[in-house]
This record gives sequence, C-alpha cells and structure tokens, in this order.
Amino acid sequence: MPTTSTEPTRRRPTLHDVAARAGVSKSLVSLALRNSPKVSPASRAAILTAAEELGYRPNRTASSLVQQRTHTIGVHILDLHNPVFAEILDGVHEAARQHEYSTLLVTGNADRQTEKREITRLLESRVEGLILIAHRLSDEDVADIAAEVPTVVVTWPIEGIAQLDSVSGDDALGMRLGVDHLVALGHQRITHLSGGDNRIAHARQAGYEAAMAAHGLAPRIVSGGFTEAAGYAAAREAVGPPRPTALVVANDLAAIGALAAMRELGVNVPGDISIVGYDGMRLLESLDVTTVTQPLADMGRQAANLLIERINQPGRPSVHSRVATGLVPRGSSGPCALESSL
Amino acid sequence: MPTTSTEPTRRRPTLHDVAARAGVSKSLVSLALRNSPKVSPASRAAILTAAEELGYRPNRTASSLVQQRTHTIGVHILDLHNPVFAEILDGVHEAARQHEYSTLLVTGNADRQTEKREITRLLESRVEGLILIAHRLSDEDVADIAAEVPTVVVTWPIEGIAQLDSVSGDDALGMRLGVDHLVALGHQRITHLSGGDNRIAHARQAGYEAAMAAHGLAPRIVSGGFTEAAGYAAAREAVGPPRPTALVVANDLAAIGALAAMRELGVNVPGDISIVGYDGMRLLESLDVTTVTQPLADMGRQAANLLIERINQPGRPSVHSRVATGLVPRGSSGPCALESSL
DNA sequence: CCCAATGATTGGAACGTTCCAACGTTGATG
DNA sequence: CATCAACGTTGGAACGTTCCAATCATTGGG
Repeated sequence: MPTTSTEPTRRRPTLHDVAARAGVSKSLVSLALRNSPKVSPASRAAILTAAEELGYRPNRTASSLVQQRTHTIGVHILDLHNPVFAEILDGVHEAARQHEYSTLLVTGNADRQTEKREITRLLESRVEGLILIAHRLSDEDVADIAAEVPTVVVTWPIEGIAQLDSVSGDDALGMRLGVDHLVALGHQRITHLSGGDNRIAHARQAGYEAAMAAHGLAPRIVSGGFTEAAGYAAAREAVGPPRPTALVVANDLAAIGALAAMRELGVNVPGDISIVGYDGMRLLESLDVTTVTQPLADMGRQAANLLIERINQPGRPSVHSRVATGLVPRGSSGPCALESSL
Repeated sequence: MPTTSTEPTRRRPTLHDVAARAGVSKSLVSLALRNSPKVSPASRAAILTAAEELGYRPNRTASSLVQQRTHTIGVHILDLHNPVFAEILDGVHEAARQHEYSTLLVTGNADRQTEKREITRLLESRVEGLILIAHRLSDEDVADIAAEVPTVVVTWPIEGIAQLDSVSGDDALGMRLGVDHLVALGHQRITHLSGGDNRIAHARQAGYEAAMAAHGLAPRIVSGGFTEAAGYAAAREAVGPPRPTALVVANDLAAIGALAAMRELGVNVPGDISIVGYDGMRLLESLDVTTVTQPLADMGRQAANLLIERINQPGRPSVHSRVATGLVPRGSSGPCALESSL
C-alpha cells in the first residue's frame, strides 16, 4: 500500500460542534435548525452563524434513524431508455416533492433476480413506500412486498392484494381505439406486433384480438417486443404475404422500429401501410406517428399521491385507478389503398 | 381525525429480536449476517433461521451511521427525457454495481436553484461521491461541492478544481467531423442550430465556427435549444433565404425536431437539405439520422470508476478524460444538390 | 495437571440525530 | 412576597447497527 498523503480528512462538523461554537446545547441547535418557534432570536442568530461558519450539514441517516422515518419513497422502474418512463417519473417527482418526500430511484432492466435484489435494497434503506413502474415480479412477490410496505403498481392493475394500489391505462380500450381508427380508414388486414411475453404485452394483445373480433376481422399476430430492435424485426416479418395494410404495434418504441423497417424495405407509410403505436410518448409527435395515448405524467402523479395517502393511512381499502386512454391520429396512418379484399 | 383501525403496525424486528430468538447475542447475529468466518456453523444456522422466521431486514440507515459509510454515490442528471442520459446512466450503474455501490439518482431539470437543493439533499444523505451529468451550476458552486465530496463532472472538462475529475466528449472535434462530412458531400451553406445558452451549446457552436473557418466557409447560426421543440423552431427559422443546404444541429433531440420541421415544410431530407445530429443516441439508428457519436455508456462507466478511485484515494491528482468522438453517416445526409454557389 | 493458544461469543461504547421530561429565569398575579 | 405560567434551554435516553476489547470454553503441549 502506498502511503498516500491523505490529510486527516477532518471529521464533518456535527450538531455538537455547532453547539460548542455557539455556546448552547446540541438540543437547542437541533431546534433552531428546524425553525422551531421556541428558540430566542439571539440564540437562533448565534446558532445560524456558527453552523454557517463550520459548514455544518445535517446528517440525514442519523435523523432517519431516530425519527423512524426516512421521508423517502422508493421507485423501481423497468427501463430508463424508454422515454415513456421518464414522463411517468416526472409526475412522480412532482407529487413527491410537493409532499416533501425524496425519491430513491432504481432500475432493474436485467432479470427478475436483480430486480428483487434492487427492491430489497430499497427496503433496507427503509423507504416508506414503493412505486413499481412496469416490474417483472410474480404476483406473490408483489404481495409479499406490499405486506411489508405500502406499494403502488403502475401500468396494470393487480386486484385482490391488500395494501396495494395501482394506476393503469386501459389496454383493452386503447387497442380497441387503435383498431377502430384503422377500420374507419378502410383497413381490414391489420396485424399486431406484440410486445413479447409479459403482462402488458398480453393485455394489449388480448385487447387487439377482442377489437378485431368485434369487427369480424381475423387477427394476425407477429410476436415482437418493447424495443426498437424488436419492432424492427417483427415488422420485417409481418410484411410477408399476405401483406397487411396496417400494423398496430405494442408500444411506441417498437413502432419506431417498425417504421425503420418500412423505410428500409421501401414500403411507403402510410401509403402502402399504416402504423399505429401505443403509449403516447412525446417524441412521437415530432415523428408524426399515430398512437394511443395515456396521460403519463398524470399516472405518475396519481401513483405518488395514492402512495402517500396510504402511508398516512395504511388501512384504507385498495384503489385501482384507470386513467383515460385516447388516440391521436397523425401522419403514419391513412386510408387503405387496397380495394376491399372481400 | 377519523380513528382508522390501524393495527399497531408491529415494530420491525431488529438484530436484538433475532438474537433473542436464536438465543445468542446481537453481536453474533451481526457477524453471522455479514458472513463472518468466526461464527460456528451451529450458531450460524440458528441465526439464519431465526432471521428468516422473523422476516428480519437489516437497517441500512443504522449501519451507515455507525460505519460512517453509506456505500452510495449520488448521481445528478439534468434531464431524464433525453435518452442520451439514460445511456450514460447505464454505464454508471454497471460500474457502481461492480464495486458494490448503490446510486442515488436525482434530477434537476428545473432551475439552478432546485438543482442546488437536490444536490444538498444528496450531501445530507452522505453520499460518498457525486457524479454530475450535465449540470447548470457555476464553477464556484462545483468547486465548493468538490471540496466537500469527491466529484466527477460528465460532459465537459473543468480544469483547475481540486478533487474534481471529468469525463467529456471532444465537442470541437465532433463539430469538425460533422462539418467535414458535409463539406465532403459538397455542402457549403451549412447552418448550425445551436443548443442555446449553456456550456455544451457554446462549446459545440465554437467547434462549428472553427470548422467552418478551417474550410474558409461563412458560418451561419440560428439559436435553438436541446429539445425537439427547440430544434423544430430553429429549423423553421433556418430555412429562410438564403436556404442552407445542410444543418448541423446541437444535439440529437433537436435534430429530430428539425427533421419534423422539414417534413412539415415539404423539404426533402437529404435531397433538399442534409441534417447531422450530435450525441449518438441509439434511437437515431432507427430514424436513420447521421450523427456525431460518443461512447455514452462508456462515459458513464468511466465517471463511476474515476469517482470510486478518488473515494479510495482522495489526494490523487485530477483526471480529465476525453472520450473518442466519431461520426456515423446515415440517410439524413447526402450529396449537395445545388451547383456550387461560387 | 497447568498453561498457553485458539476459537467462539459477549457486553458496552459509539455514530449523529430527535424527543422528552425537567430545569432555571422572568414577569405577572394574587 | 409567594405562586404560577410562559418561555427558553438543557441533559440524557433512544434509534439499530458495527466495532472493540474482554470473556469464556476447548484443546493440545509440556
């Protein structure tokens, strides 16, 4: 070991140091720094300058320990790369800040195992509540967690678990809107690029199937995923004969991938094929892509508010909020060019 | 206040409880749970089952307090909406995890004031180091922070501050590459859509000006920003006569906005006008946009590694790492259609 | 048979804060 | 002048852990 000239790194000043310098007790310093009204103006001034001069910083760990509160909520988010989640987070942050909660953000885009480990860490940090945004856990795992700490799941409802609330879009309705939109434009051969093997994907796929059935149309599904790459691959597969005239894609990112595939294949959008995405991420406006929208920031806000309510009132019955789902028609979808295939 | 039937919410089990149940002392429990080799197999087994049965969870706050270490680094990121930052974060997370550090992620996309407040929170949580990804602070603020805790700034170098390292791309080179690429394609009227009034934007603008000068070309700059909306607006302004044949845009997000503007105006890309972005975010591959790239994840990884090095060796001299910057030609840039205007 | 050495276990101090009951001062009240 | 309330202030306990020195039990060597 090389003996680095590490200067003794003098200990950070504590309440005690400030007290000594201001000539009062640590208790009074504590009160003063938390703006208690019972501190005389004189002492307060002395304390404040002493703290300033020493560069005092309160130690949150110590304070959390004795207060038995951390004023922190844990947020677990599946994947930061999808801008959708950033938009949800905006809402979470806003609401949390409003109620003077900090957030502890972790991401688990690897497997279920690391996801569990990350959440364990949050619990060890004694977060007062947990928001799970698009997780990969089993229902039992979620129930276990919810039994331990107030929890809100964002993106789909899980009914029947105590102490658990949820905020979700209406995937059945959303898919219905997407399909209706295309049918209204004259499309019949509408293929769904699925989101792969996970909960949201299944719900959306089921929604698609139901919507097609409602129109008496035959569903066709190509399995994909929630990334650009997956959408790209699925789209290339989907255009094989019989070529569909429209694609409803499981999410926006995959829709972007699908768009890329069409460009590469020289297939004109929306002339030859229409594309509809799902999620309503902001970027799609610039890209002029039709999509099913959800009030993302609002979902985050609701999640945080529900959580904080439950923290303050642990016994209250579960709330499962479904947010409004809509469709924004844009340039990626247009009238069907083919004569009706009937 | 309604008297909610809040069951007494029995206290979480502590080391003490586990010790009592296993019939040993709390010290031994502590050792056992940290896999100390000095615990007999018998006690270890007893302790582990007791902990399991009670659903014991170590309390990180308490442990941090006594250890005077949190094993946590704070990450402040400007804006989660820009996927670029998500990619940098990937690297940070990976490296942090490798060294058994947790990360505390905060975002400050509002003003400088909230940014400072958020960082204060991190310091109060006693993070052992800080990574600032594209901050808005003054140099003095950064120096103050670095004096208090090891700090790494990502996205541009700040020389001359003790205890501070940095990881940055080479904006001058990057812009040079962008301009060179366009000039090689025959462009001369190359307009820069700037990133607004901030550090990175200035560096990139300066790089653009230098590159143009090197080719003996007259610079033209339209001031914009780092968002889609800003890029959109700037691009609309930029196409006014004399119309440029190419745009070098301050970042990728703005380039997407510029693309949207061109589509809306019916200007063909790259037929009528070429567009080059900056940052190298993954999404641009799908959108087939030429851009200046940086090894984003690697930047994050380097930042975390530098930080951890410095935590372990506070006295070591500052390192300012510059990562490789390159250009990926894609479909948004092509040969200049105009005959040379000379 | 004792002593030293090894291994396993323990109690108490410490970390920096908040909370609480108690304290001294002051000024007004009877 | 005694009593009381209000106010400002204080010391000590507590939070749940880790660290350390000290203790206890066990073994082996002389």
